[in-house]
Amino acid sequence: MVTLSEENYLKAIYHLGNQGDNTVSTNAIAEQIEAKASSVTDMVKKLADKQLANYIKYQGVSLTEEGRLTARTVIRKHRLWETFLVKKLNFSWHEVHDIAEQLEHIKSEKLIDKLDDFLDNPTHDPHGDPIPDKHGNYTKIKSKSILEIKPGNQGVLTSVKDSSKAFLKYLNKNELALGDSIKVVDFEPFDESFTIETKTKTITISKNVAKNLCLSI
Amino acid sequence: MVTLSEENYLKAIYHLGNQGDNTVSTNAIAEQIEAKASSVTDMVKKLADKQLANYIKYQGVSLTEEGRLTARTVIRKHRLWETFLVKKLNFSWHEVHDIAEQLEHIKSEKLIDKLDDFLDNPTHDPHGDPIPDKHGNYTKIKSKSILEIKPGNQGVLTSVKDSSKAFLKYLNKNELALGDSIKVVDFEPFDESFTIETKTKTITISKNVAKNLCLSI
DNA sequence: TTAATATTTTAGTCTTGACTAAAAATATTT
DNA sequence: AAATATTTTTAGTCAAGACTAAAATATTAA
Repeated sequence: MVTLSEENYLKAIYHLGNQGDNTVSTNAIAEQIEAKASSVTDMVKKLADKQLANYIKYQGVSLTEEGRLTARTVIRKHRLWETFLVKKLNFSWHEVHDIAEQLEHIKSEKLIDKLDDFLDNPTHDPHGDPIPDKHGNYTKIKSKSILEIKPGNQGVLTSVKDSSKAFLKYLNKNELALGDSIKVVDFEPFDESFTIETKTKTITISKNVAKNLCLSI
Repeated sequence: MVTLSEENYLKAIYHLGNQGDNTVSTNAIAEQIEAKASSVTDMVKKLADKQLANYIKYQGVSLTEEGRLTARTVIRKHRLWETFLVKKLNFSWHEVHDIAEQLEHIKSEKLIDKLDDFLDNPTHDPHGDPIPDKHGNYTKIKSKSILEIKPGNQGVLTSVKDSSKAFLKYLNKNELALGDSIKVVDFEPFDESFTIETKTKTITISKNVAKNLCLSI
């Protein structure tokens, strides 16, 4: 049995290791999970004992095949619950993270499969992130950050890299939503800002915002 | 902040004390919660410290006004989630208890109010038990166990006293469901069995089953 | 009303998951 | 290559919530 805390560590290692196959440092995990490095060392040993992680002292951590699958299952649950909260309960997308953070630990495979069906087997959550299927597989929409897109090109806003409340609120305020068609019209080298055009308006965004908006190409 | 474990104790005391106003013994709580009496003593002291329970050594426990409201909130969440699982995810009623037991501890008032609306503010859960509103108020349907009903009378099956998996499966097998119109046609003193008639059939039930079926009157 | 039995509490232990402070290993400078 | 800085681990604590065994109180029976 995997505990709630172990699930959170698996998720952190998965995300930091960019699918869990890269090696991740104790300190990086500590920062992500908001714990002290010494606590991370303890937990990582436990994960290694349970065959969920590969761990060599002073060398960092990566996930085993089993650890990766467990992480994906937690992520699947998180994203399905987020979808439920937004689509069925009418939460706005910046409100759902903390609640999904709790719901993702509910233990029942049947529940999550039924929820999946109830939501019509969505492939992406409200932030545009892919939802793994019950075997842990998913397909990522190919997308590029606006930073990497030359003026004159356009695409559909498919995901955001930053899912913090602050950023999602900023998007709401500026009426930017997933699915919006966006054209990059100008780049200003002086302050590295971009001017983008949607169906309804033209706005200027900072480099930091551009970095976090991904358009399908 | 009330912990998950504290919530479970409050619920147990509430149910055993028949709304938490009666005094409940340490042993009774221990049995209900499947813990040892000594663990119960520890926890009950903590609840008293937090003003959630009244506790006098060797004299038993009852809930304070605040404890009672907290218990009702947990029960509200439990029953709303059960309703969700049955009505929206198509679980059958004997499968939902264990999952609702986990979901009832999710912390978000907004979530539960939105869920309530999503389900069209149900007043009773799939077992016929009343769902408290957000202030902890509810109205119980007046009902009597079949044991207390004289042959010749009839009513609608509104709740069951036993919510165990085994009993709910028995009801499914015998095609008895909440809302069914039932007439008590005969009582056999020899083995204290009852014969009851539904729209579709006539069956004989044991005293033990009769005790757990409640008809509105 | 005392003796026997049952219930409840206390005292001390264990596990989980966190922490601090100090020690050890690795990295980076000079 | 030595000195310094950074990262990581170890060792020892702590709180929550459970447990066992023993002591204290209540209840029942003789």
